[in-house]
Amino acid sequence: MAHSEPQYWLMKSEPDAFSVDDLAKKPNSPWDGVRNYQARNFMRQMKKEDGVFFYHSSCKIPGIAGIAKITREAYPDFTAWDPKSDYFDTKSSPENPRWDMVDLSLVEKWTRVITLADLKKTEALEGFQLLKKGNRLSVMPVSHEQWHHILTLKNQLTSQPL
DNA sequence: GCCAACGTTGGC
DNA sequence: GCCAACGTTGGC
Repeated sequence: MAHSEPQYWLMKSEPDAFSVDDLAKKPNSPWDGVRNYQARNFMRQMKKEDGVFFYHSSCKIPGIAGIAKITREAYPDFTAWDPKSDYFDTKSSPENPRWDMVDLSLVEKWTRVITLADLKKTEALEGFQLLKKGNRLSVMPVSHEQWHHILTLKNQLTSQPL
């Protein structure tokens, strides 16, 4: 396949640390600090132009705040060998990097956050990894079906008064 | 601030 | 390789 279909993902960020507005201000932001193997492995599968739901977690109204895209594929997360970084990991080094990151740019900030509660109410999203009990994964795949269901939901909710 | 769920660590 | 202890995530 010369041109493979884009894949879709969801990535969580705490808006106090890095919000959708921060991403809007800084195209090609490195997504550093992922220190979970499953999440890292998903990032390694990401391709340029893949779509990403930007999710705000650990905040007042958790939910999807907008869409981003991958602008650079996985490369070593250098914050892992920076002793001054919060994400410093003694087991990672430039010679033997353990953690990867990707770069992202914002595509669109949504005028209304599609909240976790909105998503939970949507029958078509049953089985979505994000909605599973105890799910703490910060990077996860989104199927094409789920992606389009969520876009439809977003269009419905955005055209309605709150 | 609480706590359930989960991942990681380290002793054995 | 098991598993208890511990730390972290993230919704509420």
